[in-house]
Amino acid sequence: MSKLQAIRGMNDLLPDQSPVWQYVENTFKRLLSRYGYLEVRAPVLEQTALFRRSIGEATDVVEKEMYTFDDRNGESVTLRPEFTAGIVRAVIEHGLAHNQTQRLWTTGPVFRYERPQKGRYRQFHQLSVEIFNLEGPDIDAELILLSARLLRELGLSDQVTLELNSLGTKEARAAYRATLVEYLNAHREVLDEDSLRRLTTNPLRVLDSKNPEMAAMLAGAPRMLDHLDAESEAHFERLKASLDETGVRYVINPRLVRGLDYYSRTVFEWTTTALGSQGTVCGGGRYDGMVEELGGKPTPAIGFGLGIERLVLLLETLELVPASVHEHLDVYLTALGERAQQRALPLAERLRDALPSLRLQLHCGGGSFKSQIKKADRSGARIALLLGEEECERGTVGIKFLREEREQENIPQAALVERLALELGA
RNA sequence: GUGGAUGUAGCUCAGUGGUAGAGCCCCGGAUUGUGGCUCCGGUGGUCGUGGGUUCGAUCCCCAUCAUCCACCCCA
Repeated sequence: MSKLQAIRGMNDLLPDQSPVWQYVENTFKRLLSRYGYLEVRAPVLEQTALFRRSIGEATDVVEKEMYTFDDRNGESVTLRPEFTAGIVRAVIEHGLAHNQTQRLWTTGPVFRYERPQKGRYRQFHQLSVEIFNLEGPDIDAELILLSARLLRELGLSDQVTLELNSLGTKEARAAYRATLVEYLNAHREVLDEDSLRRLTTNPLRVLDSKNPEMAAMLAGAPRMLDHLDAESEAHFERLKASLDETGVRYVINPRLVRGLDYYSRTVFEWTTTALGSQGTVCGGGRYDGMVEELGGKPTPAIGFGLGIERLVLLLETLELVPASVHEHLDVYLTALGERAQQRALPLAERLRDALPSLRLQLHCGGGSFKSQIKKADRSGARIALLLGEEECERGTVGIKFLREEREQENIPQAALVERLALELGA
């Protein structure tokens, strides 16, 4: 009988970590609001067919990484391996993109059955941003600028690089695909097993291979960027110009094809070298064909997914988490003796009524005065309020500054609200 | 799915074929109502799990599970 423990690759978020997550989540929520994006939430579980059709049968995600099982009614369901498909489904189902544009975001857990390692988990969390019914390069630029600002606000600008590519339209890609297959077929003897399989299923992915024995051959392969249709080319040029004008640096990576089949035209990734082999922090692109593919009207769309675990890992590795995120208390109220313990609870409530932003913890469980003050210190609070027999007698309360060289004072309880407001700048 | 490393106290780790130790944390005391530094004491362990070898296994062997890292892939 094995011990009860978390499922492999699925982690608990404990109190020492949650402040960092809140910091990250608050940062991006504030930012998205500033750009006028709205939140949507879709279920964790969807029909399996949704992901098979949108992500693509030949992708790694669909082939071997999905948490798929039969619901009680026999229908095949899948825990979302990414957000886009579910959001698209919701947008179609509720007609959100019917003659209107949408700028949306969502966040939560996603699931992929992979071997866990640093920065890679079976349950992980993403921020996903999705935009519908805007086809021009202006929105591509806005989306990338938004991601750039988010990384900048977290202090990561110097730690990440923006990689950019264009995959052209579906038609241009089909033509290029034929050219590429012809080239790859001519070099069959160099292809490894995986690439041979992809030659028929998804030849563009062959370009992504890191097999050094294929590097020379791939370097000579025809490039998608040289086979773009005129419109995609103009789109890409305009996007690059916008990024240049706004001072966002990028590198063109003609090999960037991304692992999900639905992308067209613009694709991009923010990568880092600080996280070992899991270098992608954020990735996205245009998926103009997906809405139609899933039964909606033709609707241009673009979006990105950002990995929160990797972002947090990066911030911690680089020591970029502001110390203030861990300060969760202003005041620790001690209570020594039976009478003080009885009075402390209503006092704490009165303070919380009067000072809504006050973060106050009441000491519970008794113990010596010494141990209570020790706990006040360990709690991280700036101020300890001391309530004992003497204070109860006189209607006062002791106010002790735990982080500064200041005399301890004893003030009337009636003056406490005003005093705390002053001290804490509330 | 493949390869390598590692599983001993809440945490970080020593250790030995004869049923276990340190530091940190936590609790108490030195200081009958005052934290941080110091000193003293204390709580806490099926030595991942199952099997095998042995008089005897935490140690040796096998299996299994988990964690970490890498391949692969991506967030």
